Order: sequence, then structure tokens, then C-alpha cells
Amino acid sequence: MRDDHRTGTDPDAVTLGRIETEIALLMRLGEATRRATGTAEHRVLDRAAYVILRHLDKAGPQNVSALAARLNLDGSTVTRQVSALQRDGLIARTPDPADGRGTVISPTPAGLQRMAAVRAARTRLYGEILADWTGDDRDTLADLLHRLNEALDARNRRR
Amino acid sequence: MRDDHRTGTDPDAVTLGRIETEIALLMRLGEATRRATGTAEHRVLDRAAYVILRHLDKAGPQNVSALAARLNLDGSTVTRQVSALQRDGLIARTPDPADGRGTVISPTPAGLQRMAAVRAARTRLYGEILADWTGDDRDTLADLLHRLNEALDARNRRR
DNA sequence: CAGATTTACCTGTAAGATACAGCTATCTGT
DNA sequence: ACAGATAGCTGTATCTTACAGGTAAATCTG
Repeated sequence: MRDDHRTGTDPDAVTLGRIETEIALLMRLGEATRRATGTAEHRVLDRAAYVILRHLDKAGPQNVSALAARLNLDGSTVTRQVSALQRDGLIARTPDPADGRGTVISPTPAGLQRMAAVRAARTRLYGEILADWTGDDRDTLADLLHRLNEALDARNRRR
Repeated sequence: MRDDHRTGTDPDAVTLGRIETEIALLMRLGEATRRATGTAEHRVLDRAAYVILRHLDKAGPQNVSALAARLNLDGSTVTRQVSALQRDGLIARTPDPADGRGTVISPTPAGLQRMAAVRAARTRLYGEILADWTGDDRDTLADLLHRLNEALDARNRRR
């Protein structure tokens, strides 16, 4: 199963090569899965909208810059995405009382509901996909992914 | 740390919710990382080009349709990506001797070299990011990601 | 084997995500 | 109070991708 013949013989490098392979694959499969799930019947939320609503739900209302920084996106990107979300009634913009330049973005009940529906659908999907995994393996996967994300995030934030 | 207050109390659902969260995050961070690494100095390979070259390297020369099916992409998408790769001298098209409609896509030495360079850079990057992980944890991560991808792929392929 | 169907690939068109550059309004430190 | 930083927006451009429709080749069917 190893396809790392050109990475060298260092076992550490082999493992890192495998991780690289699997993450690249996961990105592709995740995209395909998202496309297959979301777009088909629901036409509910595009990728960015979901992430923004998730973040607003978790971290509370905040302005565009904070969102952009947190999501590693350009401010202009978030501006447009927020505009679309507002058009669809999924978030609300209010002037920031503490800063005349800023606007605070909050999810609307409709937005939270839409987000929760997508989340539930995806969670259900992972339940199907991982149906034959042990609870331990699922826990370990969740833990390791969490640590991986923390490490990636720390690295991105440092640069 | 749990943010699954609205997913219910079933511990299984909690874990699945965490997995969903972490995968969504990883997709975003992975994108950001790719953008930060690849585009900056090298301007080497965009995402699709890398995936196509990886696949050609692993699975051998094949035609556009096979690539599209394997990568879960529309044929027209692969056609264009292959055209760009050909323009840049990274793949070669030859008429399929067994099928007058088809063209076989093969990586060129330049393409393989470019791909290997990106791969090495990413592997190095993961080495930095996971510098303080134990070898065991890295192995486990690689294994679980592999299994996750197999499960996702099986599911995508079934539909 | 002739006509119908399927397949492989390409092109036109369109949409979404994202970045960068440049603009205005506002804020902050000295 | 002014210079510089910051927040957000708009214009423009690129990349990725899909769907619809077209042509040519292969395959099936009676």
C-alpha cells in the first residue's frame, strides 16, 4: 500500500508522506462529498456560508475583520459572503456601537437553523460512513484531527 | 471544549459532531496552508494539477474519463486542467491505440519532477507542524486518515 | 450490416470562491 | 490636530468547477 518509494527510507519521512497523501485525498473527497450532499436537494448553504455561520454560532457576533482573520480569508471575501448571507436573511449587520467603521455580524434565527440542519445532515452522513468503526477509533480520529488542526492553525497564525 | 450543545446528548452523536467540525476546519486550514505554501514563491502547481499528476504517477497513464471518474470531477473540468498541464509541458497526450475517441494522458518527466517537489515541500511542512508529536501519534493519524478516506471513497462510489 | 445508442472528448457559458489593489470613513497615538 | 493605522467596500482578475450542447468514434440490436 505504500507509495512513498521516492520519499526516501527514513520511516519518519514515510509516515509524513502518508499523512500528506491522506490529507490531500481527504480535501478532494471532502469537497466531492460536500458537493454531493449540499447542492443536490437542499441547495442550502455554500461552503463559506456554512463556515461563517458555524463560527458566529461558536464565537458570537463579531465584525468582518475578526471573521476574516479567524477564517484565514481576505476581508473582501468575507464582505461579499456576508452580503450574500444578509441578502438571504441568514445574518444581520448592525453598526458597531464601539467603532464607527465596523459592523457587527450576527446570525439570525433562520441562519442558525439552516446551519444546524446542514450540520445535522453532515453528522448523519459521517455516522453512515463510519458505521462500522469502533467508538474508540472515532474518538481517536476526532482527537487527532483536533490536534492536527490546532497545529496547522498555530503555524498559519505564526506566519 | 465541546460545542455540541445542540446535537443532543448521545455520546456517539457528540463524537460524530466533533469529527464533522474537525473535518470542516481541516478543509479550510488545508486550503489556507496550500495557498500559503504553493502560491507564494514557487507558483508551481495549482490544486487540480497536483492531484492529477499524483494520480497519474500512482495509477499510470490513462484517459480523461478515467481520471474524471477517479477524481470525482466532471469530464470538462479534467479536459481543461489537462490542457493547462499540457501547455505547461507537465503531461503529454497521445491518441489511445485501442480507442479512436480517447487520448491517453501521461505525466512528463518535468511534470513528475514538479509534482515531487511540491510533495516534498508539503511533507517537510507537515514535519514542521507535527514536530512535537510522537511517532506513534503520527502513525495513528496516517492510519485513521487512510481508513476515513477509504470509507468516504466507498460511499462516494456507491452513489 | 444499417441505424440507434452510448461513450469520449471538447467548447461555450456560467457560477462560486478568493485575492489584491485602491477607495472612503473612522479611529488612535503623539 | 494631524499622520498613520484600521474597517469595510468595490473593481478586477484568477482558479475551479459544472452543465449543456456538439462531434466523432465505438458498440449494440434487429
